[in-house]
Amino acid sequence: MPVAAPDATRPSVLHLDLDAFFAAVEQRDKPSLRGKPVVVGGTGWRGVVATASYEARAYGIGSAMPTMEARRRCHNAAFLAGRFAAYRTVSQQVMALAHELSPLVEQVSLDEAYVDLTPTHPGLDVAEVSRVAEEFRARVRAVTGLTVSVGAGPSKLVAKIASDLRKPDALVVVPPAEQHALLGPLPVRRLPGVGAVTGERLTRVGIRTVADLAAADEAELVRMVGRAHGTGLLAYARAVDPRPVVPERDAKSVSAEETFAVDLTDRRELAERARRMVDRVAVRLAAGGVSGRTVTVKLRRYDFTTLNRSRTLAQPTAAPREIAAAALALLEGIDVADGVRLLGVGVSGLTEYTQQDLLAELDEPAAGDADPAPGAEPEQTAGQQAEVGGVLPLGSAVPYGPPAPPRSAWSPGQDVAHDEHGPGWVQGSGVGRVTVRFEGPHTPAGRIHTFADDDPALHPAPPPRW
DNA sequence: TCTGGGGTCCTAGGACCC
DNA sequence: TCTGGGGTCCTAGGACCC
Repeated sequence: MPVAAPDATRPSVLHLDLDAFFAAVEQRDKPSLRGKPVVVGGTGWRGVVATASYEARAYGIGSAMPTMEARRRCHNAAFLAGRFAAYRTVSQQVMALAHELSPLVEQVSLDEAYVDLTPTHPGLDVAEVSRVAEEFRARVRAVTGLTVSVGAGPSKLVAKIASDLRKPDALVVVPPAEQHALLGPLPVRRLPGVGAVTGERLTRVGIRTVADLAAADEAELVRMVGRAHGTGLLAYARAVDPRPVVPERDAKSVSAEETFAVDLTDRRELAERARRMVDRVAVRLAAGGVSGRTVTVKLRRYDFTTLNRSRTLAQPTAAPREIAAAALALLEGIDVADGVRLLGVGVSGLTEYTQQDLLAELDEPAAGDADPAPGAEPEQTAGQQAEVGGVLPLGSAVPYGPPAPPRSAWSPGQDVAHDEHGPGWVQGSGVGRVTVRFEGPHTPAGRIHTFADDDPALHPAPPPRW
């Protein structure tokens, strides 16, 4: 696939951004939530908001906000753990539609992509890009039932800013001649790469708008934020962005991490958690046909300070045993006495599988066989994990009593089916009960029933078809 | 307000080599 | 042996993005 800077003399780059994506899918599939505040994210004590519906945003709820704060701001919002299989399906539909526009599609996340129209629409003008983009938006709505905002401009930078300008459900086309007028008055924080820290540094020296930044002294900027960042930001501020739209980039690392419901101090418990994360990472390495040379352990303490310890092996590996050996050795060298909030394991320095890796794999037990319920739920969400961690006292399985009860299988928002009542979704669960609302994407708002949470007539179900 | 999980890229220092 | 300069690899930390 050719990789070249976009044609900067035309609005040839599109940025597609599904509006309030996770929350929008929930409202689409759950009629009773339409027009209501919906918050998708971690539902446990330490969860954060992934996406808030526009109704929830009216209460000041936004991405990355602690869920507990969101609950304070709006008690009667629906708080859902997320259904990533459903989101992935919708995402694939949208990306397939994007590929009908041009082969140059760069997917950024489940809900965002860039498209360079140059190959299929050379010499396009504002009228043509508007027509193409509106047609695309209509198709997305017809196929998925969702709205997508689109920005078009001479570069990724301008397309991205344009897509955000009049969200939701909007198209903004920026001709090259107008890009400076558009960028100049915006606060610097709107530029990609200017986060909280850089934004604060710039504000302190009087740089508030993109126009301020464009007029800044390069040497001073580099001194403040580093070589690459400084020169890059200055170029952005001057609307210079030659980044090509790159269809597929190879992953550089694979990792798994978990924030615990309660800080852990017990080394055996931490080692056990690390082993499970290694298994998840190994499964994904194998699925991707890659192995890696560097194993990293990430650890966040009770006070949020974060450590990384890494070890580079002589040969790349995808074998859970080898990854675990390295990870546990690294973990050994870290003081955990004060309490560990988060633990993670990652593998980087990835290369394609070699013949040796395949042979070595034959000597390995299958990834995950140390786990009593391996891969039961590969798509388990942060919310589910936090919920489970909060329900079961850690280490409760060890000292006494009968085997731990089955973990609460139900997470808020989850798709279920009841033998008698049909398809629905979990509205809430706890104290041995689960409340289900029986409705689907094409029914009226449904009725609620409460069951014992081990009711044999109630089953997990796949996402409903749109 | 007390902060997820999965990533990417950059910087800086030290080891090591020529 | 009292001492240069450049390149590459590794480790650790941090900013940022969705």
